Amino acid sequence: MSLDKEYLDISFLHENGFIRKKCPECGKYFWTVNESREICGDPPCGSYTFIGNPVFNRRFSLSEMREYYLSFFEKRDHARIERYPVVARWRDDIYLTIASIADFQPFVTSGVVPPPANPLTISQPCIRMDDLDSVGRTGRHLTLFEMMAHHAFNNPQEEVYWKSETVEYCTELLNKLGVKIEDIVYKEEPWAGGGNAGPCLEAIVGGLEVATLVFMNLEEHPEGDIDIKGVKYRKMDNYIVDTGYGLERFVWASQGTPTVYDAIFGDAVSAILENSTVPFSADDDEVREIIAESSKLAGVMGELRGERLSRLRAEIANRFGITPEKLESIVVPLEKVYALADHTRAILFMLGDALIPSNAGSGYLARLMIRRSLRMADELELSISLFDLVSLHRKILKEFQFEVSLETIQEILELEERRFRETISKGISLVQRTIERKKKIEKEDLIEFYDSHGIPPEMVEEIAKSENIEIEIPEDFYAELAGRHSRAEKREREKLVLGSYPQTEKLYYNSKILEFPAEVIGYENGYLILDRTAFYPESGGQDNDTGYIEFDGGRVEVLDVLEEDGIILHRVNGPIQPGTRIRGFVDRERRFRHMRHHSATHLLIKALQKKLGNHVWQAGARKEWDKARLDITHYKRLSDQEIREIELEVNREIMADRAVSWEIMDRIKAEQKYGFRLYQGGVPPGREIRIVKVGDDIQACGGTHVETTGEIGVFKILKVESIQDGVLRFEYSAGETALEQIAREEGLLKEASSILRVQPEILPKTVQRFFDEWKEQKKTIERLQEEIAKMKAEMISRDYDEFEDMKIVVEILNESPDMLAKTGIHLAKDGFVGVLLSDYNGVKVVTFSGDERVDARDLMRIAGRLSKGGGGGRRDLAQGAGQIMPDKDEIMAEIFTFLRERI
RNA sequence: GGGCUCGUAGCUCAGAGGCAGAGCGCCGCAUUCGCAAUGCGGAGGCCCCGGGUUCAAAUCCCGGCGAGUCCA
Repeated sequence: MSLDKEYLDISFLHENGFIRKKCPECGKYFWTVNESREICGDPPCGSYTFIGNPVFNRRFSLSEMREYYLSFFEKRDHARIERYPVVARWRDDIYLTIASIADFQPFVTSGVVPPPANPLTISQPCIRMDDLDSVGRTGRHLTLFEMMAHHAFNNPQEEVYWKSETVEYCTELLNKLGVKIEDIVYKEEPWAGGGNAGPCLEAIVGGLEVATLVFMNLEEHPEGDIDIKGVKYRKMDNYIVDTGYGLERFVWASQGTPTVYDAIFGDAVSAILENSTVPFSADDDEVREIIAESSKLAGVMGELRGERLSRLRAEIANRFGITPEKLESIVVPLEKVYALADHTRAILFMLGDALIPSNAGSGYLARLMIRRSLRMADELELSISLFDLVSLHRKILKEFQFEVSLETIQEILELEERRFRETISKGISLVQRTIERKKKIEKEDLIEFYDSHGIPPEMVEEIAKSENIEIEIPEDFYAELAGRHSRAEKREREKLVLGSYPQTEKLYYNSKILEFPAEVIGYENGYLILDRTAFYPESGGQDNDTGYIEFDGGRVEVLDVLEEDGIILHRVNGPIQPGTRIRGFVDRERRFRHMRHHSATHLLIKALQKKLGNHVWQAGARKEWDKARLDITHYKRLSDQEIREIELEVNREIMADRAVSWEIMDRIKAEQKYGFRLYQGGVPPGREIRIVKVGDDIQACGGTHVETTGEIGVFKILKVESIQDGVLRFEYSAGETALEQIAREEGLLKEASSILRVQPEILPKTVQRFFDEWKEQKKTIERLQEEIAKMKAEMISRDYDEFEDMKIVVEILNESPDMLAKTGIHLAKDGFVGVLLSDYNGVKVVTFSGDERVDARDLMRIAGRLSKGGGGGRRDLAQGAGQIMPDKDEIMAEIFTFLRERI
């Protein structure tokens, strides 16, 4: 089955004179009212005609266009929705918001959660980093763009509108903007992404694809009957209008500038040009023409890399009658100017929406953008800072709201720049050292420089050139690199129980219920399932409850509790028949410790946000028996002083004995009221969510909590560490555990000071003194040993045997192997040859030779044979050990035999 | 989330099983009116921590801590 017939029932097209044609170039179908149109007009089957010749009836700025679009749909009964952050915290499958529909996946699209409004319209800033290379180069690629959209969520019970209305809206919008109906082409192009798929029409005007109208009605399924690009899909109950109108492209089309960049952030482009060493202006007529031509041609060519790029360059140079070198001298710097303007805009959104740069996770994407920008700024010899550009974008986009202040963004950027400079200068010296040592750079080196030290091959090439070393960057460099990063498959968790059971009634949110009656409804695999339970399952970082269950005079221990699809599983140490009435007893002490830790965690995150700023987000948490931990996003380490202040702030909230409350709220209402800050601990599924208020903190949370903050008792931070760049881990305890922890540390201090027999107060001073003395004495011992070794050597050297002119000694000393070696060295220096032995934790042997004709290792072989042992070393000194102590004279005899044979 | 690299003198780093090393910096002496430069001499090391292998580990293996980097 294919999607073909899905395009045939769009009544708007039929009623308005659109006819279906097959493009002879690409073989795809498209709809037009213009009977004489032959090809679809979508590049490469056509090229941009709007450059220098705008397709709309007036010029629009970004904010004018956005407002025009949103109010257009508002007037047509769509509710306007605020944008979502560009950091997709509500999803664990993607880091960044890549489309407007991403805001509503997976729960709205799957029907679990109703949409915030239906139908709705939104302009959603999106970041896509897959085409980084093309940004600045093609005239149309952007890392950050706004996807304007209108969405309608239909299901079997309720249809809002579907294909025909969607195409009608699009046509009407374009028409009102001055596009004649005969200039619109709707091209059929099946769409698939993120586990869903459906038919799709692309709206093409003047060769530019300005909108994508997706009719999402399929879901990925192994037994699906529809095949799109090799993946099987089947129909789903919900069907969703998922449109995407490129705001920037609309603005571009309205202005007809050479590139989209000139249209949307011309000020940033000028600012970069004015403050760099690029020797020409983008307003220069010849430059404008070249760029415009380049954009048009790039529009037809798709992705621009390697061979394709050189072909494009050659073609343009040819058209303007200039050399490719001359062309490159214009185009290459301008590409960087455009890319830098784009990147700094994306950085504003990333940092503004609280993405903290890091060496791992989503933060790496921010670091990547910042480093690319810094590199380009260097190449352009930019005299203003990245932050200057970011704040310029902030002015252009003044209608936006960001969580993180410009001051914080500036601090982060300055920190990142410092780190970057450090990496680069370390990298340069590493490359130089390698060249000095090896006199060449191999492919392996290039890969290691980049992969492990962050030095791009181009930079290595430059350094090598200045050292007069020629290197070549292999064609397959990035392929080789990719090969090193093998991908790990995500493994699906195995199901613990197979039967199907109703959702367990959860009694644990009322912390007074620690004893409860219930009925057994299943027992599988050591797991007990009840109709209701007060046992809290491991979830949200809170450890599970334990306790026991009584029935008919019998009793089983509850060892573990977990939740699977709303069913609570109790791992118990004995079976109980389904149908049995039981009574559950939750371990009170354990539960209360968890509750204190959990409520304290909420106070801590609030205190951190107050103290450090709004960029602080929870990045993970765990609440256990004797301690809890919280990971947060923050861009630098904290001082001891700051940590104490935060600890105090939490304790003040505890002493204020504030109320803790919770309510079940409609998720959309809760989001509107409190914003995404609710989801510190992740986004729970479901139409309704549980909102917990602890003091000033408000979060969506499924954990168990104390009733007033005073019950937490006391709060103590035990440790703060950095688990990766941009993420700090706090370890802390609350209530009696906090006291236990404090007592434990006190115990360590007492123990340590009692060993040294001093008061704990002077422990640091005393330890310092002991350490200094220990070092001093170590040195003294070494010096003395050296002297003793010298004396021993002198003593031994008085009594030697002679082989020809060679002085030979064999001696048994009662010394450590170290001393033997030191003595041996002295004897060798004085020209002696021989063997030293010692009975020191077994038989130790040292052989030495101060004579060129004898190798100490040969002597070791002799000694080894006689002592049933072995060893080795250098020509002048060898060390070893054996099991039996040989006779002195025997060794001497063997040495003589050896020498007679050899010399 | 996965991969890779690195922790040795105050700093930058070499050493890759067998005596703990270099350059810069520091201290002293010589030279100088003084500085710089130069020469000579010297101090400075829990070779990140904990286990293991070995006659022998800075070096090899395992675990931890810390730093860096690439990919998704």
